Amino acid sequence: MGRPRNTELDAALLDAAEELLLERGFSAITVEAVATRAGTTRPAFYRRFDGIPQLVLSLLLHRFAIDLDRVIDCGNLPADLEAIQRDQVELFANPLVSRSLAGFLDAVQTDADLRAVFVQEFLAPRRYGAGMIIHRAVARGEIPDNPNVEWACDLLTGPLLMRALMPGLSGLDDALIGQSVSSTLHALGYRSP
Amino acid sequence: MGRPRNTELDAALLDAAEELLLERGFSAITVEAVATRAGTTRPAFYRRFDGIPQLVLSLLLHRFAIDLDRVIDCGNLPADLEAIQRDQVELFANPLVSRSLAGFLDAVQTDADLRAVFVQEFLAPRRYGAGMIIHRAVARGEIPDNPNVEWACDLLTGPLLMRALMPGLSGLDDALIGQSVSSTLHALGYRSP
Amino acid sequence: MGRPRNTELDAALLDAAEELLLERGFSAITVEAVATRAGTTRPAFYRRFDGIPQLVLSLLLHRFAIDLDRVIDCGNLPADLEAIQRDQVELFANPLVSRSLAGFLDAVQTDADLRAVFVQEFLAPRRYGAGMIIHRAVARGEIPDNPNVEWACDLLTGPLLMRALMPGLSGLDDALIGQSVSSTLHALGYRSP
Amino acid sequence: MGRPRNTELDAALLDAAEELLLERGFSAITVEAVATRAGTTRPAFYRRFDGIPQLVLSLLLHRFAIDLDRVIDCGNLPADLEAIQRDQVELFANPLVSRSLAGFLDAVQTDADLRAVFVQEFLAPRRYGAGMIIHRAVARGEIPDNPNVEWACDLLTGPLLMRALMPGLSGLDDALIGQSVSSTLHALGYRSP
DNA sequence: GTATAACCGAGACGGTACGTCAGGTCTTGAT
DNA sequence: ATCAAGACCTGACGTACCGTCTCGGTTATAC
Repeated sequence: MGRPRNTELDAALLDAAEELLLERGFSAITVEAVATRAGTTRPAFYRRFDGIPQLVLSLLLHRFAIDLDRVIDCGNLPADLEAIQRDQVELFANPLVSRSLAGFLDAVQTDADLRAVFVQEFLAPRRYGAGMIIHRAVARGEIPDNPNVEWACDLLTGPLLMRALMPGLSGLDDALIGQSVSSTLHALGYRSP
Repeated sequence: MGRPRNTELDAALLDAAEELLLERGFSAITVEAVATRAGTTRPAFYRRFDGIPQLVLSLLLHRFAIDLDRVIDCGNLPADLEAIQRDQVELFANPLVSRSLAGFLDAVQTDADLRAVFVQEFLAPRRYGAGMIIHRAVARGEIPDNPNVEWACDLLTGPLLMRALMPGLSGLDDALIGQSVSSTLHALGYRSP
Repeated sequence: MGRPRNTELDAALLDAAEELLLERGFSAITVEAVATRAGTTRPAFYRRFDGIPQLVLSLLLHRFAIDLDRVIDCGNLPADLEAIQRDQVELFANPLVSRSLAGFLDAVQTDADLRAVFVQEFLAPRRYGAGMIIHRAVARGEIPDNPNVEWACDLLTGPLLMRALMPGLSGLDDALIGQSVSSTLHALGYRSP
Repeated sequence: MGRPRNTELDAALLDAAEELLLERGFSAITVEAVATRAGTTRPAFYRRFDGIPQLVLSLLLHRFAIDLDRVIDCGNLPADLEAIQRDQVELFANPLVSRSLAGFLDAVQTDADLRAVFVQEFLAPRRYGAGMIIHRAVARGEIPDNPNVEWACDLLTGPLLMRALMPGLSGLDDALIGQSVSSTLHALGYRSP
């Protein structure tokens, strides 16, 4: 019951957060600035979000929604992994992600509730997708039984994360796709047919 | 001229920062809290450091000083990489690092001066060490010419960074050493003798 | 033509206001608290009252209703004045009045509409009563012509008001009745028979 | 020790409070408005005052400082009382007082600390002065022993308080001086020589 | 042997932003 | 037309820290 939420405000706050994130980076965002740019006030912000980290998570979930129905399946492991990595490079190369990631992960380490939502809504679906692909490859006989899925994920994502966060490195380019897929295939025991 | 700095205060500030970092995490540290715990005042802090990120960098440089003279050289590439990774796992597993890394990297993205010092004093020496090892392996004929050093570093460090920052994963254990060394050797074209 | 007002809510709001007034004083009352304690909501409050001062005035008018028909008339001036003062001491000694008076008078200074209602509904009838008594005394020949009614009222009410509002004084006790009556009689030129 | 207070800010805050008090009345003053008009910010305000009531008390104490050395002594009771009442009429007629009094007294009822300071710094000296005058009159033989000082003060101040606070009355004029002095003299048992 | 310059603690400065409370209003679905 | 519920936007609250400055008072080196 009660007066319904003004959904335009939700969108305005997310948009404002996106702009400020791109302009100034995570640590420089303030609730005040987000609310002002969205044309509203702090109380309206706090009615919707618990704080900046939760707002950023919301933003990430909206901008990088995952479609669990439209799961990748190219028919063979190399093509599947390449598709995953193409998505991941795009994700980490997106300024929205690269500007917010470090600060957001810092918040995640401190706030257990935030961490739980992040894992469940953002990370788990992506890991589930990768796990599916690998298990399908096992089923097809492309790779041996008992694949180390977690290590495969580390190999796929770790290097991209590094390029996104560590200063003084080359950026994220498509060369990383082939390299990481190749390393991952080897780690999973894939032998080219 | 003038009264010399009280060097005990430098140490006291670093110790205070370390304690607070471990207790509350990067984003919760304040200059006020550090100065108070060190038994001094904010002006004394600002005489020594430009801000919290610079303090944390100082702390990391003190606690994880690198000895460029005592460079790793076990005589063969697998042993050298294993030595590097043993060090790296120890580094990322250290709570001081895992609690401060994300927040610190966020600050690094924003502050160009901080970034320059971090790259020069912390990252470059470590990358230099890895580069040396790989080039020695080329000279020994263990691996082909023109090794992709940056990609090798990505493979060595990326997965560890991921375990340190991303929530919901297994921690950093010694199993990662063998896995990452193996992947890196393969990526460098190493063939076991 | 519409659902009728729930008259129990009117009473519930007045009761809630009385309780809060006695517990916390005028300046600490909020519309929110009154509505909540009355078991209703702010909109219901605002349908009935323009604000806290109007609510308090309503409360005073209800609790200290004046019966213009049952006018004091003891037959002689001293007895009439004593009757008036007995009522007035009771009024000012009532915690409901002493807790709300200062804050309410402050609101009255600011809000002209409120002032008009307060004067007309609360003050005027009481002054009218006092005026009646004095003019009857003139008619009886107890005091000279052209009595200064306003000054008499000041003498009757001023000291009680002072005891009610100023801190650090003795409270309102019955000794004030005799003293104020005596002073007023003298001011009106009364000579004991 | 420490950086000394900027005394101009103290004065600016008091001036701002005075202006706003005269323009809008006690209940409409906010810390925000006072600080803004004084050209500073809320934290600077709270470094000096505990709140609006304390600020107003400070203002009253500054604007109506009492000089205990320059005590009234005209040599006879009627002249002394007249001098007191001349001061008091001036006090209550001052818009600063009449606009702030009701709201301030409301705050005084709620806040025990404020009340203590108000009584000690503002009321007590004035009452002490009145007491002195009356006791001197006893010593001179102008009035009987054991004068009821409190009742005399009620008679002197009560009517003025009433004119200042109650709406719909004549203002404070000099006629009140003679009337109140006359009533007080009578109450004290003074017989004209 | 005494300036002088940089430090020390303390605590103020002018500020930004915090997260909250309450204001008075409006909208909804139901009575 | 009223009800409760609960949203809306506004404005102010009192607080925490920010980064800086001004003190009165130590130290030491450099004159």
